[in-house]
Amino acid sequence: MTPPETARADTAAATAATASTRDAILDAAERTFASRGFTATTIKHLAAEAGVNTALLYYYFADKETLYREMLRRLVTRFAAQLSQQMQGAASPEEALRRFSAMQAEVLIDVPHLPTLLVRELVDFHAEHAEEQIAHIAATAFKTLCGVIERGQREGRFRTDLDARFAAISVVSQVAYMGIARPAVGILLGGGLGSVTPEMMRDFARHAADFTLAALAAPKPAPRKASRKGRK
Amino acid sequence: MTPPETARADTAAATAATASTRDAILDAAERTFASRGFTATTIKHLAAEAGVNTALLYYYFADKETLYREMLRRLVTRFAAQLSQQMQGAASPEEALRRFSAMQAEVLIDVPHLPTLLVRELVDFHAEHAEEQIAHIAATAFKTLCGVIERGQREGRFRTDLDARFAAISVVSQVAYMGIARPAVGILLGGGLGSVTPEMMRDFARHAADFTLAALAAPKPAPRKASRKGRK
DNA sequence: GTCTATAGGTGGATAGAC
DNA sequence: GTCTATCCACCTATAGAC
Repeated sequence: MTPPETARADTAAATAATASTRDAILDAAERTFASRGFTATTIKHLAAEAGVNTALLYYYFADKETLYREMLRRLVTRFAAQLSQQMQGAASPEEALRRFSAMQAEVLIDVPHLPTLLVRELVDFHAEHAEEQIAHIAATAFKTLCGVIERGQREGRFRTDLDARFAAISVVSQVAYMGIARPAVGILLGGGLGSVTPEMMRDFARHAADFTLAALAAPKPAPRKASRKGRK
Repeated sequence: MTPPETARADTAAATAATASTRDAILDAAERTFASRGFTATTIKHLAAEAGVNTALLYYYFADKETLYREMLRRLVTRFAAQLSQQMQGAASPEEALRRFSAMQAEVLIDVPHLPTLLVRELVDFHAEHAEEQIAHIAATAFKTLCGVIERGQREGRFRTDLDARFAAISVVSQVAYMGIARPAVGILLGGGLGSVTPEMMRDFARHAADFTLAALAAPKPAPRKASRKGRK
């Protein structure tokens, strides 16, 4: 018999005052759905991880899927907020892009289950549960990112023969891919499954920024010799 | 008891016509595991999709996980073979990289469940079931890709201040991310969940090649004094 | 090789005591 | 608000007929 041990709520991240049972359940759900996936996660797993009784989950949430949705909604909302703010204070488009990649890496390190949950939502539900929040991100952070690139293009610092929105996806993709395919990348780099350290994530994020800025940099005026590739 | 176990009979002949029952089951497993995931896929789903009886699966495979592993093994082996060959005939490093991105897109279009299965393996099993095959890809296709970049660097066509292996990951990541995050990218680009068409995938792959080549291109010699552009 | 039937186990969800 | 006890559907895997 397991003794009461009321809501010990030793949530790993104990963000703030996650005193409430409801939050403890959502925190547990984040970790458990991330590591096991929606179907493989049972109500009993969630209850055990949250330190509460299984029946209690049904007091706070209608059913398993509702609980999942609320967890995801909370997560993506938090993420979107964090994304938007960081690019603001940058002096130049270059600086803004560097900040963006660096921040991507920090988020991946701080909330390692974030990419897992988002990827699971993509494959399990085709992002249907997150459509609204992704649309919000598109309207804020992604739009800002595109704006940064377009500004660089208008100011003559970035080349104009790349589509700004596709370029923005190229920017996002690099560190995001590293976060998703981390075990595979570890093998590709010769270190094995678990070899990608946080420090390596940061290194790669710096590389990604270098790569991006090299790609976007306006070609030197070039001494009129003309380039064979059609420009402009 | 363990049946025949003629595991290698399908290497070359798995093209189209599902000759044997065993192959039909593996084909069904590819589709079903991709769309539902490992846990949510039941033996009955697999049997129904393959058009056979549930008990028959246990005649050909020891259990559900063995079936899954064999399906994944077959898939990744096929994929690795396809990857390796395509870069060979390229005249220049630039051409090789263009071919690589284009081929990534074609694979994603031809085998749409491939990224899904690989991503599921990543999140569900941390790529443990695919370690061997990924190591093989690392030793062949990825090594070739790195070699192409290094060759361009040695020949003075590519800049040398980018790490070749990180650059190779930047190359891979762009189209791969598009394949994984397809619904989300659709939303980001303003079209909605299902808006990314095969044609758009090809467009993006061309963009990714442009982006990559712009990033890698050696900066113009520049009148020696050069601007030591401010890098923190 | 392929099927029917079923054993044995687990999961989501509810009723109701406290 | 939190727990005990439980129902029923469904799932994996096996036994054994044909």
